[in-house]
Amino acid sequence: MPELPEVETTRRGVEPHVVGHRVRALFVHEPRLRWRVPASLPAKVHGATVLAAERRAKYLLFRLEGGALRAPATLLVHLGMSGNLRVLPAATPRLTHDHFDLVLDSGETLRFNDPRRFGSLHLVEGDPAEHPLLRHLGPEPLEEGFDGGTLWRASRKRRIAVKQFIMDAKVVVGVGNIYASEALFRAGIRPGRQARGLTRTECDRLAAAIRTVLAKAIEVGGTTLRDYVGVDGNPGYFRQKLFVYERMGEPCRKCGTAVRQRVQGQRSTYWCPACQK
DNA sequence: ACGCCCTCCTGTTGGC
DNA sequence: TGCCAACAGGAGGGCG
Repeated sequence: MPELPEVETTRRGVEPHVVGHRVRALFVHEPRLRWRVPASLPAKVHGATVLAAERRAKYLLFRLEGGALRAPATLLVHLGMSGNLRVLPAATPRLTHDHFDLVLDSGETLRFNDPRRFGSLHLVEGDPAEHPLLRHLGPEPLEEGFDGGTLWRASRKRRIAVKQFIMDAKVVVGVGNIYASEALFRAGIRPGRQARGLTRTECDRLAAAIRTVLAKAIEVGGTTLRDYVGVDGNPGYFRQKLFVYERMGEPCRKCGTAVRQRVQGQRSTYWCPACQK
């Protein structure tokens, strides 16, 4: 499931293949993604040069300039729950659920595959930070300025469970279901506790745990549970380092107590009843 | 402002 | 063995 580490791994993988290259063509094979891709989109990016491959939260931003574009624009790609981007020779035969191809002048294509079609593709003209999908996003956890104080201030009036709180993109971006459970384990905090009940010290520990778990996952190419693969088609290896996620009933890797699981906000949550208070 | 629940979609899994 | 329901999950959107 692409969360921040998987999206960042994808960004780093595609960057050297796309930056500085021109768009030979964009082929949208299946426009019915999370939002319908406008039929007019491919013509707009024709011949444009890719200036940069960036990431904001779980979105990839490809900065474009020139070609058919009147002004600089940004291709916004979201991998949804089951999406991946791969770099392939443009002639590689398509498989089911290959929904679009961004063919470059190098002869390579950036190919999007997404069985569940929860991913998305937008062309944003103007400042992407002002786009409705990005405008209200909270801080990047790996950037300067995100710390315990951020969580402390945001949580004082929040009665929701801390696990759902850290998955709220207005609080902090990029933390999905897997890393929420893992960060809470590392911080020693039970996922069901009310956000406003956290102490300042716990907020400090939690912010540090979020940063650590995301950074460590990026180092090994993210977490592959089912669909996710990086740009080269290889899985991520963080699954082996998960303490609690998808480990219900198995011994906690710190203390041996059986890991517990329950559904919170329609999502599975995992925790160790001994290590987390 | 906040919290809760529904929705989109398809492949996989588990129960009967 | 076969069928079908449940489940997985990112995140916008609607409602109270």
